[in-house]
Amino acid sequence: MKLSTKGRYGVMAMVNLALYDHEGQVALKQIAEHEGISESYLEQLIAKLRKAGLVQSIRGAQGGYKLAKSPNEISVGEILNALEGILAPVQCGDNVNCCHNSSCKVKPVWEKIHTAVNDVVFSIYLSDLIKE
Amino acid sequence: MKLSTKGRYGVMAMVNLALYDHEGQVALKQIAEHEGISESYLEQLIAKLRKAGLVQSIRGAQGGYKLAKSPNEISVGEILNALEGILAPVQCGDNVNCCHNSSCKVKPVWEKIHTAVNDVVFSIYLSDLIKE
DNA sequence: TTATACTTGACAATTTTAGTCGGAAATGGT
DNA sequence: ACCATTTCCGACTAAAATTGTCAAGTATAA
Ligand code: FES
Ligand code: FES
Repeated sequence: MKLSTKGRYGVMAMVNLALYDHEGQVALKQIAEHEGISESYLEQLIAKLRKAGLVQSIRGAQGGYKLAKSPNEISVGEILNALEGILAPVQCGDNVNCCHNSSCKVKPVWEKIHTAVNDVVFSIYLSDLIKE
Repeated sequence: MKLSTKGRYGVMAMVNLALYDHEGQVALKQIAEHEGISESYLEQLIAKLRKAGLVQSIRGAQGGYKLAKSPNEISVGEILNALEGILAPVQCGDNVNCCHNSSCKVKPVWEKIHTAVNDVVFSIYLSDLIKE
C-alpha cells in the first residue's frame, strides 16, 4: 500500500509547475533541481503526464513544460492515476491478482478502500496545495 | 498503491478461520486448500498474525490455528497492519522516502489518504464479512 | 512411539522499482 | 547557417521487493 516514487515525484513536480505557472514554461532541469530528483527519471514521469493531458510541452531552446489546465482544474487523483494507475488495493476481475472465488467475502473491503482513497484524491486540487 | 499478496492472502485466511471458528482449530493445510494458496507461503504469513496476537496456534497432531479473539473484535485494519505495516502511501519522516523539504506542500495529502484508509479498515470486522 | 502439524531459517525465481544512457528531433538566438 | 538548449524516445541495468520453495527441527495428541 505504499506509493512508488512515480506518484510521489509526479505530484511534487506538478505542484512545482503550479507554483511557477504564471511565468510561462519551466525547464525540466529546473524542476529536477528544485525537488532534488534525477532529471532523466523525471523525463519518463512527465511523459506520462503529458500523454494524460495534464501538462503541455514547449520544445526547443528556452522550452519547457507548463500546466495544460488551470491549477484548480487538476486534481491529485488525475496525477496519481496517470502515474500509478487505478488506486485500488486489489483489482478484482483482472484474473490474476484476484481470488477467482464466486463467493468472495473480501471484495467489498477492497472496493470501500478504493472509494475512500478516490474521494480524497479527487477532491484535492493543485490550487489547494499552492496556497500557503 | 497495490496490496501485496501478503495482505490479500492474510485477510482471506482470517475470514476462513472465522468461518470455521466454532468447530475448534483448523489446520494450515485446510486453509491453503480452501483458498488455493501455497501452504509453505501461508506459514510465513500466519506466523506474523500469531506474533500480532490475532491467531492462536495449537501444536501437535490434530493441531492447527484458531482466532485469538472473537470475530467481532478483529478488524481488517489489524490484519493488514500486521502483514503490510502502516497503511500510509508515504511515510513522512522516515528520512528516506520523504522529501526532506521543510515547506513540503504535499504531506497533508498523504496524511488524508492514510486517515481515509484507516477509517475504512478499522471499522470493518471479521464478523461483518462472514455473515452472508 | 509415531504421526501430525507448527516453527524457523535459508535459499531462489520472478517482477517491480528506480533509475541511466545515448541519440534524435525541435527551436530560439546569434 | 549554426549552435546551444531542451524535449522526446527507446533500450538497458542494478537493486530491491515480492512470492514463493525447501529442509530440518520441535511440540504434542493419540
Ligand atoms: S479478491 Fe477479488 S473477488 Fe475475491
Ligand atoms: S513528502 Fe513527506 S514531508 Fe514532503
